[in-house]
Amino acid sequence: MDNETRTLFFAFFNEIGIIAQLSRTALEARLPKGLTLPHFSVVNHLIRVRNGQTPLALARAFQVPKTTMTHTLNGLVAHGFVEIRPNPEDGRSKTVWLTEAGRQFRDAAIQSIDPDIDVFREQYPEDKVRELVPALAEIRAILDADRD
Amino acid sequence: MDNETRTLFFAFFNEIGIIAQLSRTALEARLPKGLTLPHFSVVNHLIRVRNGQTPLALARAFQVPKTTMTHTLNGLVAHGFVEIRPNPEDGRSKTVWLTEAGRQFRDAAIQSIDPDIDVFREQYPEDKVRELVPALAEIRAILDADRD
DNA sequence: ACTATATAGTTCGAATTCGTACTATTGGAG
DNA sequence: CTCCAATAGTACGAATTCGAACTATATAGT
Repeated sequence: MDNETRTLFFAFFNEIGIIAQLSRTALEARLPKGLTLPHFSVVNHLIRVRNGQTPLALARAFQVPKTTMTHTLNGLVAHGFVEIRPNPEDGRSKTVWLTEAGRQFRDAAIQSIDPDIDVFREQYPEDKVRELVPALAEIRAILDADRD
Repeated sequence: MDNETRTLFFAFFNEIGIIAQLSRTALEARLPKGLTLPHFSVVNHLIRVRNGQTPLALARAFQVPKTTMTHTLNGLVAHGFVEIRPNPEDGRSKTVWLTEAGRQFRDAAIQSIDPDIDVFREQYPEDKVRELVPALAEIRAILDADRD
């Protein structure tokens, strides 16, 4: 492979990795102590996508092993942000439901993150972000499909 | 804040996070067992940027706590990929030097990753990646500068 | 209906990450 | 020169991540 090409792709994924790390750290700095990005992400997902999903569906949505999702859900249950109920359609399975405290946690988190987004928006135009998203989504879809 | 704006930025950083996770997993699948992205990144950095850096300089380059870098370097030393020597300019400090085995590890890793890049390149044009890198680099620089 | 296989979730142990506290060394103020 | 604050690195412990093995339930083949 052309070395310039290799360098290009390394640079691309390297920038992606650094942005992911910086944005994750910035978000977690706003969350109550002991709560992490996965905690927020799951609660946010239950609101945005669908409440009452199974743990396995959540694990797939976030592309983490199901053992990791078990651990994350345990933390959310300990904080009273979700309830785990049996799955009436499958005795092996469970369902995950937001509590009122979970909704409040999510709303408060978003409120506390908004200022950071504003700061970023002042330095980088929203429209350029809007242009980037479809390309990133396409790349994400390709990598996701190649995963097998 | 406008909810559409908030959703846009969440989507952007969400795509970034997923791509980072997928690409990291894909790379680590090619590395010898027990070696991770940080191991490869440090060795690669010593070759691309400069050999003989201090652990603290490496920790800053990758934006991880110095304890994390200590752990990563211990792993590299255990594999014989780097040597740690005293820093002649500062008795508190050390320097990190690649070994021949470290160079071979890096070369082999790049060789083994090339096919994955090729597969991706067949599905997503290299030129579009080339266009994305400057925007991502700018965003990374902004987030990095805001970190204080 | 019976058996074999597949699936959902948990338990356990190992590796990574990182904050706190500590040691050793440096460098500047008096 | 003597202190003392700052810095480089490590030790330790807690939390996260994840693979392997396990239990319980569901489903397909006969």
